Amino acid sequence: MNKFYLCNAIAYVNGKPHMGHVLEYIFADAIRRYHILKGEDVFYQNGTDEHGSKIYKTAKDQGLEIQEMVDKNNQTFVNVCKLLNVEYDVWIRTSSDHHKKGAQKLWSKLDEAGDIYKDSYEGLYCVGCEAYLNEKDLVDGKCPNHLKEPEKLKEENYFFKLSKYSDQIKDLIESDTLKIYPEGRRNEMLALCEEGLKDVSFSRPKKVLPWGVNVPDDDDQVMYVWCDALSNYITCLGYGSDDESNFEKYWPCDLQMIGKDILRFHGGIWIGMLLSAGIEIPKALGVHGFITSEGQKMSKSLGNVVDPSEIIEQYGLDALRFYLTREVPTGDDGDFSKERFAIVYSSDLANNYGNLVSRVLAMVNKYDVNIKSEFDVEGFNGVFEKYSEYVEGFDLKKAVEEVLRYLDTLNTLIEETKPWALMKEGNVEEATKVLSNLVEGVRRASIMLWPFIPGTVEKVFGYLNLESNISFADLESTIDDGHQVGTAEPLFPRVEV
RNA sequence: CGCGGGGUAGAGCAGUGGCAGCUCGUCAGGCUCAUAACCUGAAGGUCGGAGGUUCGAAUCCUCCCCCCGCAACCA
Repeated sequence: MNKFYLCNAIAYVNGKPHMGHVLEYIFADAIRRYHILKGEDVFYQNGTDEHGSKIYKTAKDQGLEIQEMVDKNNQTFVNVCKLLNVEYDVWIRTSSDHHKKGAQKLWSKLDEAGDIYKDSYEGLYCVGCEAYLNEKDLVDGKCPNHLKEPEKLKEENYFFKLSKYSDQIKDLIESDTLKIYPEGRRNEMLALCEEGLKDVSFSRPKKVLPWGVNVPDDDDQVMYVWCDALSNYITCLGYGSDDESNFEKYWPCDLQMIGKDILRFHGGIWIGMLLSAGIEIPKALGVHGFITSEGQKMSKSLGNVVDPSEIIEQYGLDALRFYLTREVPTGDDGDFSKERFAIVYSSDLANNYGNLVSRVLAMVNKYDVNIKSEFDVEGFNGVFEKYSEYVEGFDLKKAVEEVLRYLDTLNTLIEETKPWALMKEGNVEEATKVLSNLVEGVRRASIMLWPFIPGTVEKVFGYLNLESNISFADLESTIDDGHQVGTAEPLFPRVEV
């Protein structure tokens, strides 16, 4: 059995989950379910990134113990996954002991490879912020928050020799040993390698960053985000613990899902670290974009922040899952619009899919059709192949569209064959043939839709009186002769807007 | 001269050399199995602008205009 290890970026628990997290979770879950249908041994990681000066600061501002705040926020991410029907196999938290141990093991490997060195870092440090500021953030040379000129501060910390791996990473991407989807992002990463990846600062003095993973054998230094957070993809498999069996079984990762903002870290730093440590690199990176709301960046001040739970309450979970996978280009930015949502819901879900299920099952019941195990594959030819190609090429939107096109052909087929007319003419044989074909078509389309709208498809399988332990292997057979189907309730009822 | 993405029908998008396409919306017709759903047809575009290469350009080249990201220690 093939294994499939799927990762997504871990969420920074400085705030609450937003639509961007939801987007990634749903994409990941759809891909995860697709591979389950393929019959693979799927392992899906998820979790939270819980260190860093921002979290330290937020906790202090809120007057909370750091661990307390982190626990609280972590729970909101766990809850949102549950709400979304996103099922992960492991939930990694970077503040957990076993993660810290793994991160330290990885650090030691890099050190042993001679890729970690000490150097001084010079920056503009604002005492008020307790952090380094960027030159571009300054207003008249002063910190905009504290209206004070930051001090030029020099500190010793560790660096990672990423520059050493620049060419090697470029070769790996060019040869598709490391695939990057979509192509535009691949080009972007190649261009970065072309310019030359630079060494990265890898630690912070404890006095600057007190909340993090200790650097092995140096009591004064704490790991900066790279080794701490990126290592989660292997520590969640037990890397660095007493039991590395999952690491041996599932690594390397088959697909790592990330947002476009962190491409350079995953395509550059992370790969460099793995090369240095002598660990295999991921096979592919899938890069998605951002989601806007009504054409604008979601922000509290604009008041256009979309709360996923409200949408779910109004339209149902699968409608949200469907909207995000069908409407947002998988590798690009997309928009969340209430108007579009209503259109997609009624046109694709209610009218196309939902109504098709209703009319087919209604006729089968009404005309008391004795279903025949035969399927006219014409119309279905090539659909599954294209659908698969799209999912594997990290284009969920096109995959869904492929199924929608197939649903169209089924609706058209009904018009062309007019089963109700056939029954009136007493042509039971032909009507049976057509309706058996339609039931089988609905079954096949539903299988392909399961990764996207699992709850709905399971309902349809219930109406069809079929077991809901679905797999793509079921596409190779047809429904049994004489199979009895049940009746259907509307899958996507009209929603008053 | 920083890097990149984009400008195609009312809206949203596909389309990298060969009669300009899809979805939604609009209009007209058909059907009655179905969630007033479904099917067919029509209207609607000088493919951001200018120039060039070519028998032929949305697609290749040059220049210009407009929008949006990124510019590495915030993740």
